Amino acid sequence: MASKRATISDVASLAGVSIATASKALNGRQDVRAATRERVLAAAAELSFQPNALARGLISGQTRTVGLLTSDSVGRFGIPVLLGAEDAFGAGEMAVLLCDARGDAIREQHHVRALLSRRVDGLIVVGESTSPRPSVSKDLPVPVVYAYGPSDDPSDVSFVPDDVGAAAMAVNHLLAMGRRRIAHITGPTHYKASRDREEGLRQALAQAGLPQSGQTLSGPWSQRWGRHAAEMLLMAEPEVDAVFCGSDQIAAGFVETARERGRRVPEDIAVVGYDNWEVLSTETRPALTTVDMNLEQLGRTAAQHLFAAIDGKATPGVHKMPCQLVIRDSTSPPGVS
Amino acid sequence: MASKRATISDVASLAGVSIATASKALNGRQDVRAATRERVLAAAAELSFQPNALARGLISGQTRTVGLLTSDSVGRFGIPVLLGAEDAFGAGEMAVLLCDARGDAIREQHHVRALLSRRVDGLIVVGESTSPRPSVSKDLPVPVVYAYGPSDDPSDVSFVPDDVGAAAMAVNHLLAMGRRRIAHITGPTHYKASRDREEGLRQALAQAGLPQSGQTLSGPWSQRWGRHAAEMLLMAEPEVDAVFCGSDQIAAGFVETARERGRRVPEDIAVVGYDNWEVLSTETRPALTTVDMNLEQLGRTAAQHLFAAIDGKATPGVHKMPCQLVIRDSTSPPGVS
DNA sequence: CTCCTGGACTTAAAGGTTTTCGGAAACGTA
DNA sequence: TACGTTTCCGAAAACCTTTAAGTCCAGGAG
Repeated sequence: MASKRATISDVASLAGVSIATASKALNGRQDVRAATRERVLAAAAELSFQPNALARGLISGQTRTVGLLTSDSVGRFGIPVLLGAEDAFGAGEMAVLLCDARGDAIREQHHVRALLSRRVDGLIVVGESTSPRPSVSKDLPVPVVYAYGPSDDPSDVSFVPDDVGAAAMAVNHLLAMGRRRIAHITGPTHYKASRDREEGLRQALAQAGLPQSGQTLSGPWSQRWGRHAAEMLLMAEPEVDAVFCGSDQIAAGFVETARERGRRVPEDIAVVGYDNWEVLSTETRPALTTVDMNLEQLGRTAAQHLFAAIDGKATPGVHKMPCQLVIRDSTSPPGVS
Repeated sequence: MASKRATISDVASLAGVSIATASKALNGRQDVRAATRERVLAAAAELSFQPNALARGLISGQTRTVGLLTSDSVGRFGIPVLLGAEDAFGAGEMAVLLCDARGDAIREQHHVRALLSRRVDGLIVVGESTSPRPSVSKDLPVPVVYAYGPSDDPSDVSFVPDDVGAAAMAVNHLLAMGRRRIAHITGPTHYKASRDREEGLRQALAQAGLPQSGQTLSGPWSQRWGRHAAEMLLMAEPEVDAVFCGSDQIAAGFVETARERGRRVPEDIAVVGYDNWEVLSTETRPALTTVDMNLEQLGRTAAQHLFAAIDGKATPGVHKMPCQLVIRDSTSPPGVS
């Protein structure tokens, strides 16, 4: 360990100037002769001087730090958002203080207080699902932006994936591929994601003037459920020629069972998944056409808007972020391998 | 936004005492009459006073903050470590400053400087693989602990999973289940993880006086490779009665292809995976027996040792953390379903 | 009555940096 | 020489908290 950290006054005395001058030289301000600045910079380098961010923050009132609060244990969806945010922040000189509330409101309040006491410049709250969640707290002295899971207070700023639009896009893709008997297997109905994706399907089918093939099948977000639902669906609606699944896990299960039952994917049945979870979507046979929610991008956008809010220009409301359809082999047009 | 944050002097004047007395009352120190403390506490509550952690840190030299530096984009293995660390820290009053170096040494140095300038009390570096990585920097003024990926400098403190021991444990489990012709499919040989796991296999087989069934098959860490390797193995070594796979992805691919080729798992061939990545290990048919590296526990331990190091008691060296065999259906004894 | 003790509280310094303002030197002009 | 202007630099305040040292007073001992 280095003996003791150099302060600006060490730099100043080594360079033979006052503290004020050293500060000005270091911060690239005017009113310093070039030669003097040179000397100060050399002294700083020699002492490997690092300005104390605490002292600096104490004066400026800005810590260049934001809090990132995750409700659930940084699940499958929190990670990319977090990465995107960290990316946007890290590009500048921001730092991210990470807190995990473990889904506990008490702990969340505790973390908010801790972050505030550290004088963060802003807060990003990333939800565990797209269902609205309680606003983190009224009257916080810093701006707050919600990512993935929106706040239930419309005057807050939230960024969520456009599940309805993405589902419609997926179904329209199936229609464009010539499919007409489209079924839907998805997650539990208490998830807003399930309801939104079903709504997108409904809209797309209505616009095409087609009925849905069979009832929507709801169950857990698991591969096991996908297999089980496949059995049911193939029995009840043997004519089905496409399935829109609410997640890649479900889609992977469906594909597996369909194969076993002798249905060819995509020749007999086209399949679309959701999430673009690559360990599943690229490893099934055939690889899955699926919806990518662009979560990293969403996280970046949330972070950028937090910057804007810190600078005073907030944009309240729930912002729906576009998703993207990743087309792979599970939806090739019939007859084409 | 609240108008202006209350400072301790606001509290003091509202309570009608000096700043020093307010500080003592708030921090639960002696030399304050009970009635006075009462008044101060009431005033603090009324103003919802939050002590400024910056000012506090400036004095004490302790920020109660640690930096968490991930080399790769917080991959599959970084997350649990991160969670465990955050858990251990959050139990107290520590906060975690998250930085992602994106595998870039320059960016890493940049982040280290930024963290140092924020006066973190310590650093945790989590690697992207178990291969040793360059020490983050010599002569840092704060202690550093490496998690998952060890430092190449033995005088640093590192915590890594005991891959050799875990692989031996997995193979011994297969032996205990009566398997005698054990094959090995694993990842690229330039991963230390691959080499360690193969070494564990070798030791267990040597101790049992048995040869390995066929050569070790090395390829990508993917399900696809697992399927491909299965084809090769079943062709070359049709008698094989157990396979130890270097990852759950490989194991999932193996199981799938073995099924298709008419081999029953576990009756004909027992399979052990590695990582306990639940989306795979619990969703294959049958569910996979697999090695869990206890990464959350590893992260917690690393964090606790960082505390110790901050308090002056470091424990240099590479510490191998025990893994755990999670036994599921893919290794039931032959004859038992 | 004086002296001492100890409790309760206040004053002031310290921690590292930024910033405002004033001062001094150098130089040009009348 | 006197004066104004420009250029460069330094003193000191401010940010908020903690803490060592000091003040004041009441009460007990001698």
